[in-house]
Amino acid sequence: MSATIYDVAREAGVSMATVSRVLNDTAVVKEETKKKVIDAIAKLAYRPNAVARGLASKKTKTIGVIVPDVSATFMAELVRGIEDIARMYQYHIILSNSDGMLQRETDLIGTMWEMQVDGLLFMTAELRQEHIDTFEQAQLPVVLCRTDDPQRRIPSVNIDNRLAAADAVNYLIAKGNRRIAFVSGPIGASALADARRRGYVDAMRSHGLEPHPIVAPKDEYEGALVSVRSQLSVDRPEAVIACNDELAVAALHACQDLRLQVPDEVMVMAFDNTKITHLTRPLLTTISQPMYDFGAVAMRFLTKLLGDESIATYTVILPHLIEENESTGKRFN
Amino acid sequence: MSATIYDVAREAGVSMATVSRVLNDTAVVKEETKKKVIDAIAKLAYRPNAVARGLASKKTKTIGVIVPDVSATFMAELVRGIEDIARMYQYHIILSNSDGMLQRETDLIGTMWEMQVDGLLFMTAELRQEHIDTFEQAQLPVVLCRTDDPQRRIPSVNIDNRLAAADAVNYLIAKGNRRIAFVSGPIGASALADARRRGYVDAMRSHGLEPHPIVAPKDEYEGALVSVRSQLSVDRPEAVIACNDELAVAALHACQDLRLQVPDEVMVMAFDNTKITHLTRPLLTTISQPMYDFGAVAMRFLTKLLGDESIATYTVILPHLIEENESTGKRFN
DNA sequence: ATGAAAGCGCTAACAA
DNA sequence: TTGTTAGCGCTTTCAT
Repeated sequence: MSATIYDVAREAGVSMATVSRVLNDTAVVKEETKKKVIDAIAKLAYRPNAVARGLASKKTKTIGVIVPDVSATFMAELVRGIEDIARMYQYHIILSNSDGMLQRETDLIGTMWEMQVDGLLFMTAELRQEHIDTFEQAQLPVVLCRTDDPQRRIPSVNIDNRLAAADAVNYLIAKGNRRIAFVSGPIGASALADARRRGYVDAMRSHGLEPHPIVAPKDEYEGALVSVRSQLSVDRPEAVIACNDELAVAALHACQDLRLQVPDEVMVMAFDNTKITHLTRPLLTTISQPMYDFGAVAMRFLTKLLGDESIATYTVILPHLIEENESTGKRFN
Repeated sequence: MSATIYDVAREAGVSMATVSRVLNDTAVVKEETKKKVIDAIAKLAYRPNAVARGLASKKTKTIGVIVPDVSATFMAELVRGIEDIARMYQYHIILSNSDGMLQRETDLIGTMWEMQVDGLLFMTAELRQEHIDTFEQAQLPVVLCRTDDPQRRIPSVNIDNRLAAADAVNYLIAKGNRRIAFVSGPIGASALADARRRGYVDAMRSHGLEPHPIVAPKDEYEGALVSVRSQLSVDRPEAVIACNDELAVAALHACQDLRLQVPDEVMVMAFDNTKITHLTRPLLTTISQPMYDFGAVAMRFLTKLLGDESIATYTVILPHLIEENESTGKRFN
């Protein structure tokens, strides 16, 4: 059996309260007694029991992280960002995957409460009223991460996806393109994808151009490859914007399968800037999303909420960036 | 404030002990009183406090997961495997990144103890005596995941990396190759990479062939691209095996940069089978590692350890597989 | 089948 | 500056 605070107190010849004080630096302790305590701790190799501490103090120094799926490339980077900042503030993270299923999400919020997490970082494709209700019921501080709350009820960290898509359109127009297509998964499947598609459509229209949406049957490589390939053979655009990196690789390969030169004949632009954009030939130009920062900033945000530091805004918009690369090189302009 | 077990007891007109009994199904309770308790729980929307439960029972139903870096693609899949099985057995996971730094690893094992995790899943590039000592000191059940203990002191789940590398060599020889190179990061940086390199060297020698190791300055794309490119222009092999998928993409691109046809002039073989092997042209043949299974099997193993189920062996070797694809198509044979 | 009561290892008033 | 004493919300003997 391991040593308790009581053992340390006895060993040091003081009361457990004093030990607790030096442990938490919660009151001034005479230098001399402090030393005795520290020696006793070292001698017994004492380590405080975080569970007991959590019960007594009602703070567990853990935060719950609910993601659709860590194994999605960018989610892992995001989680890494969370964990780095969490460690910096002495928090631990309890990680759970929801697979984007509403039932599982609300269940998880409940069990996170049971675990007495101090706060919650929540990611989902589309925030629903059920989520909000469950947050309320659990009475937990929550920060949304790469997830929008259109009504701004819950603090969130995200980029402006509509603006980002519009920027992509403007960038390609400046490069001399007019027929610009946009590949995405099914409509309505994800608020994020919808925002990007809307940004694209609006930007096209505002330039007096006709939008060319290409809708893949599913939000992944294979389906997109087929969709883009068949679309391209019917009606060839000068450029393609993909709703995410995986779809962009599909678009790129579709072009290559049809022996279309990228970027000379068709430019391809990706969205997110995960590692895979660096693993294609030609290298993909992308709208870069700060994955790591989503996590890091959201976690920092949460520490502020928990430490009653003042916060300026409840909706943090992170900057996006166009990472220019080979797949949109030269032409016109 | 939220309801406690005491509130439920009062509401149901029974003692808290009885409530605890129906909660944990730890003793027979009369059907009638059971119903009263269940109604009270529902009425008060009661949820047990896991921290209090953990303190009283000395079981927290949480397990610690220490990985070098979740944001490495295959680590995320592995963590997903862990979490799925953990959920199945009602465990939660506390995730931490060590960046492979020994000091941080041992610190983390310590804090995991403080958190009173029921067990530990540990991943590292090379198991050291310091790790073993810290495990012992923490008195925690540990399962190594994608990590070998050559002396078999700690339970582990892995593939046979030497054998896998040898299989790759044999496969390529059967395809008609004799000059086969092997790209990896610096020697001695990772036990895993070393095992694969050794498997390669031994297999080559056993066929009376000269090994052609190519050592990249770092275990990542850029360096490997340069190393392979310069090597290929000096001394062209018929095939290249890469120590992991990222290096394989580098090797592939090195060939393409030098206008060498893959697979006709040079075959390329990858190792691990992460998503990126599906995103290249030509598609890469890989030695497939069961990433998800590493996590899932290790977690299941741990539940057995914790639930005193009997276990057959302490060293689980998972099967690897050759996923044949375009980058090693045709030739000879 | 149920209840009473003693902890689990700590924090946090309140005293001294 | 230090010690005493209640809890925190639950599990778990031990009685009944």
